[in-house]
Amino acid sequence: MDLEQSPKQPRGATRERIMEAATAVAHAVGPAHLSLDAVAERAGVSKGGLLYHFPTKASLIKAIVERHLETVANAAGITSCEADGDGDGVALRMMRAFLVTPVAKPGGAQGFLAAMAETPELLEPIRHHNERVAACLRRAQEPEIAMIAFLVVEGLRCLQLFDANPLTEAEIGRIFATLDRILGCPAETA
Amino acid sequence: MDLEQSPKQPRGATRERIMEAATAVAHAVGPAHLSLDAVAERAGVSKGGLLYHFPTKASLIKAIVERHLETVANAAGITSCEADGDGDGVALRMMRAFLVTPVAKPGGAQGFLAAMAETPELLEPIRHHNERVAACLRRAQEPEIAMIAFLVVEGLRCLQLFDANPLTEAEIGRIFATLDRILGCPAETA
DNA sequence: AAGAGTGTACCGTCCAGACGGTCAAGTCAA
DNA sequence: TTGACTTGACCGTCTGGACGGTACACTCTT
Repeated sequence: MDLEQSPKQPRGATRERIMEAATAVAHAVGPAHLSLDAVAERAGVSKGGLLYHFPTKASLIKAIVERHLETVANAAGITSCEADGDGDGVALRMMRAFLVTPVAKPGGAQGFLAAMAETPELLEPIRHHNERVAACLRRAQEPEIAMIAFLVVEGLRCLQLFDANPLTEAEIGRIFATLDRILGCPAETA
Repeated sequence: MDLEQSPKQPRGATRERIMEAATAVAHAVGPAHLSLDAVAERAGVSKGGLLYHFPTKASLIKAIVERHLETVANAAGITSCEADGDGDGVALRMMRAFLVTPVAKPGGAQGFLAAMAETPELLEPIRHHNERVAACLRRAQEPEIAMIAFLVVEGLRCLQLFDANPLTEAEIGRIFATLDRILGCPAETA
């Protein structure tokens, strides 16, 4: 009965597995049908084990949302923007981040949907996050352009969330390149 | 054939009321908890009455999605684009449409979320719709720019869907004006 | 070193309530 | 009378989560 080397999993591994399982299940059966039993089975723990780590369904979803948001915020460097007010930079970083983070891969953010479907209040942190981003963007040299970049990223994220993105990777690349150029040279304003 | 003074509701009014009630409930309690009982109560019909018009929950949601999509497609004039290939026009019309249609008002599209939460397959028509839009955009003079406009609209729609739009109406107006200008004068390309 | 005690991680059964959907029985305008 | 429309009681299933275990790794005594 020697389970590999360490008798226990590395610390926190089970939690992680459960969260991953939850997003996978949500993606498979639709967030509305996300059941703890299914998650537990997929994660390879019992229901009791799951509930040990996440005492309620809401707490599980909340954890997923928070982790996700953290990833995105880090990638975009929001905090650094708040320090030095580099609005254009945020827009650029968000674009880069989009191309890199797992958020971009289909089904990579189904936890969000589960959250939204389950308890709309869980979206509060997202609202907060967006407010922070917006505040940064307003400080950009040309706020409208920076906001456009932001919205493009959001649009893509959203389409991917719905598995309904009709654009190819190459197209997305060209779009970002175009935005890059526009952001790079504020240029020919009125 | 004056349908409106029939002692009963005008034809189809109940269906309409049910669909509206469904989106309202979805918005209130979260799409995952959209129950037929709640919808029926809100619509002022009995459960049986509801099931008469929509034999299954899925059919109700499907109807909502379809109606919604129709509205959007009409407003953007997709079909006309497919006829004359006016990609830039679609992008412009989508922007205008966004400002006008009820889709833009918060909670106005919660049916979508319910759909996605309930049965991901119901999103198929959306995928299809987006493919058509993309095809139009590719025929634009400057596809990248048109796609940017498209993505901006999608981004806004998405943010509104999540009640997480940090931008003011004035800002959105300026953003659209900027896009308008860029779309209007394909101009200074490399 | 043996035993008692404590904390962490996890298991699996059980149950009340919610939900989707059925159906037999109306209602009422045409 | 017919048939579109509506009712509300009812049923079977699913689900969240409470709960009472188990197993193991630790101290801390004695």
